[in-house]
Amino acid sequence: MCCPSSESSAPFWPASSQGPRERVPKVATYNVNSIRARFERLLAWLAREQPDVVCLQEIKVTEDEFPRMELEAAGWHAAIHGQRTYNGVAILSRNPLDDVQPGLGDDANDPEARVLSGRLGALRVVSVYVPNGQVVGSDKWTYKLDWLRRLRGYLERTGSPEEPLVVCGDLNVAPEDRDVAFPAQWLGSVLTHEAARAALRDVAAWGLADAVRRHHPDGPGPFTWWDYRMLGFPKGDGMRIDHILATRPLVERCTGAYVVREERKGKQPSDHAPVVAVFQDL
DNA sequence: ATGGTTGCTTAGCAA
Repeated sequence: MCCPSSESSAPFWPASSQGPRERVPKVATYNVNSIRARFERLLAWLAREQPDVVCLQEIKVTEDEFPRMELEAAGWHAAIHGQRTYNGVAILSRNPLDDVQPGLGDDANDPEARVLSGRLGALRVVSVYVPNGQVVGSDKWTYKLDWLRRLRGYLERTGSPEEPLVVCGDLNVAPEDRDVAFPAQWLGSVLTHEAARAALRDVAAWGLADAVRRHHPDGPGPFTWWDYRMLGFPKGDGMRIDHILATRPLVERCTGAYVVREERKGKQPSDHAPVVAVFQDL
């Protein structure tokens, strides 16, 4: 009937995207670890999974190197915040994104491409690649903790916990020990350190809830990342560091959330698996 | 106890 874009009261998903049956909009996040290395696998997974919107991290290309044409041929719109060699985030969507904004928009003048947001109807989508931190105590570690503080500031400035909003991505933090297959081995690492956990909790305290944990209340897992090194996947040495966080009114309508562990198997997998959440009545 | 992998870029870094 009407345009999906302008009104905050508009449905999350435009009528034109709705099939004969009621749509159950699907949001996904996937650290592809180079979109060039993962392109064929990504296309095949998108065709099977049929999400409505997909947040990508570690695309490792600038916008001009991004395979936009090939994705458009497969029916995807793409918003890109690219970077050569490292980092880089994108959002793929069946319908075009509005209000696309790269970066945290603070005055830090940060050269690293780690966040991109856009809007689909009333839903705001934020694709995030939190710094890894490398080694506790290093400059990169300080940057990680500071970046998480800046992310909290970004949400305060640009969003509202009352609106339907998702923060999706590789947050490089396993929030609790049950998010780690072998917590003793990872004690005090950059992914499990209490300071990183506290910084992520402070981001969530703005008004975000963990969609996947809601649907997997016990753990351990489900895990989303297994290190290439030390043969983490065959050893079952996984961690849950990729997340879909939703504002409270939105997470109430999350009817399912899962990790696509199959995507970590087979030929040339990313070290991460995709994470998916479905929402009702959007 | 140790080492092990992958991607980008080309020997070193990042994860």
